[in-house]
This record gives sequence, structure tokens and C-alpha cells, in this order.
Amino acid sequence: MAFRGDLEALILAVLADGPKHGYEISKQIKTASGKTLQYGEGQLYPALHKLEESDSVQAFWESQDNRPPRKVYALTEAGRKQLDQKKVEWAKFQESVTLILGIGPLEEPSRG
Amino acid sequence: MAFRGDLEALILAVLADGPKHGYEISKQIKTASGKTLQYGEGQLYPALHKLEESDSVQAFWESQDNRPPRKVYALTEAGRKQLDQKKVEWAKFQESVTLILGIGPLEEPSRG
DNA sequence: TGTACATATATCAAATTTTGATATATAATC
DNA sequence: GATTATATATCAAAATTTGATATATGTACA
Repeated sequence: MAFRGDLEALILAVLADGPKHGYEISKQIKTASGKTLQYGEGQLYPALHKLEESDSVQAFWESQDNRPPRKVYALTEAGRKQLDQKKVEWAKFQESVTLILGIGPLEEPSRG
Repeated sequence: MAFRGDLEALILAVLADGPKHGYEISKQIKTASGKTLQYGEGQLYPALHKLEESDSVQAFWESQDNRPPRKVYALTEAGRKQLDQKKVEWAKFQESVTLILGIGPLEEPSRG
């Protein structure tokens, strides 16, 4: 049990910077977070497929010479809206956890 | 898939304010977070038992007139240290997610 | 030559966690 | 009479996560 990020939200946020393929998305999350946030392929690819199925992202294959082909994902308009929603959720979540975890005595809801 | 808090950390934080019983802990998390953070009994009690087993909290029964007895939990010294550690984890996690989610273009880790 | 790591996507079984219901019991409220 | 609040606890079913496996090529190191 530990704090866990919303992988979908993180993917959408990374894609807001421009289209990217899965492996790159995962590297960027890992690098940008200083390895605090890391996801295995078993989590990354299903999450990507789910976002594709729900039309939050659009995917296309890109072939390369002497390297495996890449599946590049681009944010859709629906994905952009979903990202906005996720940001609101994160703000609320962050505020709540910080309140409970961060600061000393809590207000008491009619104890007795 | 959504953002998920570390219930152990939240319990320890609430107990830093003083000993409390399970039902009260859960109410306090719910109330303090404006219902953003909510945990069912199926999560709360196992988490409490696990913390008790690992000596992060100490528990004792408190009987009441005309009401079910309460199991009151108090933070131990080990629990206090664990809470400090959890706070560090939270700070890192929060920073990382905010960086990726919150702000626009990310720095690129040697893309190509 | 062998080993390991980086690039790249994908699936799957096993382990873990979460959800939601059930059980038990009393008091107050509607 | 029904629901809600107080209070702890367990359990089956559902969902998710972990870690391995599969496939394929290039580069770096000893």
C-alpha cells in the first residue's frame, strides 16, 4: 500500500506535449519524476489500449528501419477534456491528503 | 484507475492527533477531505490490523454502556517514525505528479 | 564470443487489493 | 416500520498490479 498515481491521467498529460509512442511515454514519466513514478509494461500497454478504445487517444503505427515499429498515440479532443477533469481530481486529492498528512491537529467532527 | 491515497499513512496521520477507534478514524478522513477520501470497512479494518501487527499502533478495547465496544488505536514510536517516512514519500509523489500533470511542456529526456 | 542493456510492443499467470455484501447489536430519528 | 448512526469484522467476487515471458535488432563492454 502506497500512494498511487492515476496512470491514465499521467499518460494524457504527457501526450498533451505532443504525440508519443508507449515506450517513450513510460520513459518520460520515469525521468520527469526522478524514478518516483514507474510503471511496468503490464500496466502501461493495457492503459494505452483502454484510452484508445474510449477515444481519448488516437493511435497509428510508425515503421522504422532496423528497429521495431512504434505505435504512436495522439491526444484527441475528448482526451484533452478528460485531462482537464483529471487535473481537477488531482487538485482535490492533493489538497485532502496534504491537509490530513501535512498539518498537525485536525478539526474534530463532533467527537464523543 | 484513479488517484489513490496511502490508507496506512492517513491512519497514522490521524492518530498523531491522539488515540482513536476505527470508526472515528474513517469518519475523520472522510470529513477532513470533504468526502474526497473514503474507505470502506473492508479496507479500514485490515489496514488497522496490519498496522497493529507491525507495531506501528497499539490497540486496546474500551467498553461502553449500550453501545458496541470500541477498539482504540494509539500511535507507537515506530508508528511516528513510519509517519515521518510516509510524509517524505508523499512530498516526492506530490511533486512528481504535479510536475507531470500540472505544468505544460515537459523536459525531454534525449528523445529520438 | 558472450553478456547486458536499450529499443519496442504485447500478453499472461499469480499475487495483491478493492468493492460491496453480510453478520451482529443498540439507539435515535423520521 | 424503516432508515440512519454507532461499532467491528469477515468474505467472495471483481479489479488491479507485479513480474515473467515472447519476439526482434543494435550497441557497448570485456
